Amino acid sequence: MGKKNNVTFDDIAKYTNFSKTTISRYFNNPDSLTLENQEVIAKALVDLNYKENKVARILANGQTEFIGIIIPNLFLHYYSEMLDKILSTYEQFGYKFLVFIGNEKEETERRYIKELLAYKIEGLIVLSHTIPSEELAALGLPIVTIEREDRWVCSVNTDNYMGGCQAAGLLARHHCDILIHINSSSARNVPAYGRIQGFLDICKETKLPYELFLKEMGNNHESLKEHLTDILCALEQKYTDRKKGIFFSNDTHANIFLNLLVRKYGSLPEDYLIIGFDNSPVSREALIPISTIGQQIDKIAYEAVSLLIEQINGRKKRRPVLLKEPVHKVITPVLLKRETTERI
Amino acid sequence: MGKKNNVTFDDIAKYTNFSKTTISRYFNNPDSLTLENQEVIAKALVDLNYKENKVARILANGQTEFIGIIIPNLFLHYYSEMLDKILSTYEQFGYKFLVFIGNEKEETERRYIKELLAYKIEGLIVLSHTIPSEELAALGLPIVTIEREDRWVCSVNTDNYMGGCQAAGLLARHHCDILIHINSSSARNVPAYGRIQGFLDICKETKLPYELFLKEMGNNHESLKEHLTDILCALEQKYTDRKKGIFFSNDTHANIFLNLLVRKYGSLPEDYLIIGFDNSPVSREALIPISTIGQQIDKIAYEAVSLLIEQINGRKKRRPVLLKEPVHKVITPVLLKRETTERI
DNA sequence: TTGTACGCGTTATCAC
DNA sequence: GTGATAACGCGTACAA
Repeated sequence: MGKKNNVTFDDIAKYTNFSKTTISRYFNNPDSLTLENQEVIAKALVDLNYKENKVARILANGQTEFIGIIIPNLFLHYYSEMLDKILSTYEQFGYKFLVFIGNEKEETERRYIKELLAYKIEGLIVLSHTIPSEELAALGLPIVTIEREDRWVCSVNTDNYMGGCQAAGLLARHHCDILIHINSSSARNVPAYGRIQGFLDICKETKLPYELFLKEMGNNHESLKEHLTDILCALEQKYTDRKKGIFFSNDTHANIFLNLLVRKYGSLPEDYLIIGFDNSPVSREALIPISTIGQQIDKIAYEAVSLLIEQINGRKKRRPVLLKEPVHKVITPVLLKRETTERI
Repeated sequence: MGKKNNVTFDDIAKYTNFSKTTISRYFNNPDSLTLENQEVIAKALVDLNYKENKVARILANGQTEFIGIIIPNLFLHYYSEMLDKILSTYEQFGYKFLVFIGNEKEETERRYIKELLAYKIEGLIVLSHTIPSEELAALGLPIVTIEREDRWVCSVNTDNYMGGCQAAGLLARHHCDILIHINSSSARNVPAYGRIQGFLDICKETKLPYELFLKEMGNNHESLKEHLTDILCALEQKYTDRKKGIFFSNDTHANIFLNLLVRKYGSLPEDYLIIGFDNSPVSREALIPISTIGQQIDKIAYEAVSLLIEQINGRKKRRPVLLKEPVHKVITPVLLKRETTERI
């Protein structure tokens, strides 16, 4: 769009002796032209080397086909795989994505949202945790969140409760003497909290003793290793010779813990069973492949975009359809049994 | 942009008894107004709850501030971290990013580029390998590639040659008897080929015997494991009791190989030294932390965006500045010594 | 089936 | 320092 070196509908119109309107119709409603004339225009497009300009179209009809995304980071595999799957829905839906890395900074994310609104996004997908859903809802545009507090907006989440049940259930079926869950002290209103509840309910149902380790362990490898070393020490003392089934809130933690054990004992001791969460690459690539609860990230991504587009389409009708109540979709997790629970 | 529920410059103009032009100036050249009037307008913006519309601005001045990105996937950590760092440059440059996952499908990627052009991106960053740089150059817009064939376009790459030297050099300094490099059979015109050359040159310089394993090993864990098992067998037979220094083309391969060794011997045998490439999380989280050559992804991303914006700005001048020759920037890799080469 | 005329919300060019 | 007016390129009633 530098100067005026662009071929426009006007140019094509003059070239073909049609009007601008007819050219426009060629793109948006070709059937309303005769086949003959369609070919004439098609040829003109080639002759003049026309390149479409969606910016002008947006200004005229208000449809950007933009969806905004606020994601905390792409460092964690969970997020990058989710973004991968979300972006890939372009093939089915045609919506383009404007992506911002939030880094969990509230004010920064507000700025990003403002920028997204300036570009007239038609909907917003939020994966970061900072901005309350009430504030998001007040933006007055279609919104879907993924795995975060979602009281006032539509969302797609893994069935974390079921995940917790699956993990604890597997450990229980293997006749562990004590079930342990290691997690961060997550707030009760985020979906991930369900993992803890599922774990607890199974423990109570099976009447097995259990212990929770809930604390913030930081995000870097060093800090994680330290905290997990402490926990290992505690477990060794407290539950000597008892069969310990440990459910970690993610595979990275499970892997670090596994490595601590292997470095101490040369292998995974018989009295330890380990299961992680996420089915991230590390769970497969670990020295001993780690059992895990897999989130169906492709499904989550697809459902999130679908749900968003439903809302977008609802508003486009003559009599706009607004949801009275936010819709919350839930995706079933998948139990993956690997060596850390199924010894050979 | 649904109907006409948007406050526009016209509304503000009427409200403040200024003209549209003055309102526009308030945003683009505030100093040309009296402080007093600036405040009047500022207040009006709040009163009317004005929200800016960058789509209209784009149509008027042609500056989208969009940069397109074609990236093969976000499954490999290298790509997701790179995308993270690229997107994060928004804070410094203000450019927004439209991201497409190419999946290395040539025709698909051409479609994506067409779509990006329709949205009037000002520049394009390409990480995928399918479309020849000659074709990219012919698009006639600023382009920067990262770690791919870049004969006809600007690029930013890691100094792969130096990386190969560093890796082989480290193994040589540890008095390995035989240096081995395991890589895919990459084309000679991609930057990664430099790793092989660097490795070879050091081998020749130090007059150490060496062997190259260059073959396609696939991308899934199973297939990789199979191929690496074969290679391990071959090495065990051929170089029994000799100190083997092995340089892998990435950390994932190094980690799988390491795990094969540990599962066979219970630990990493004395006669094996291992070094990977990329400094990806797995290199730190491996059972035995893996020495590796780290790419400075943040620098690469920053330089790529900078280089792109330089080109963009060059074209905006009255007398547009076009590069006669593509600029190729090179970023130094960093040698990270860990346990797989530095035994305790 | 095709054309006319105007609107979308901002910026650019002059003029004052 | 401020204003009137014409772009920017496309969509869409409404008319023919």
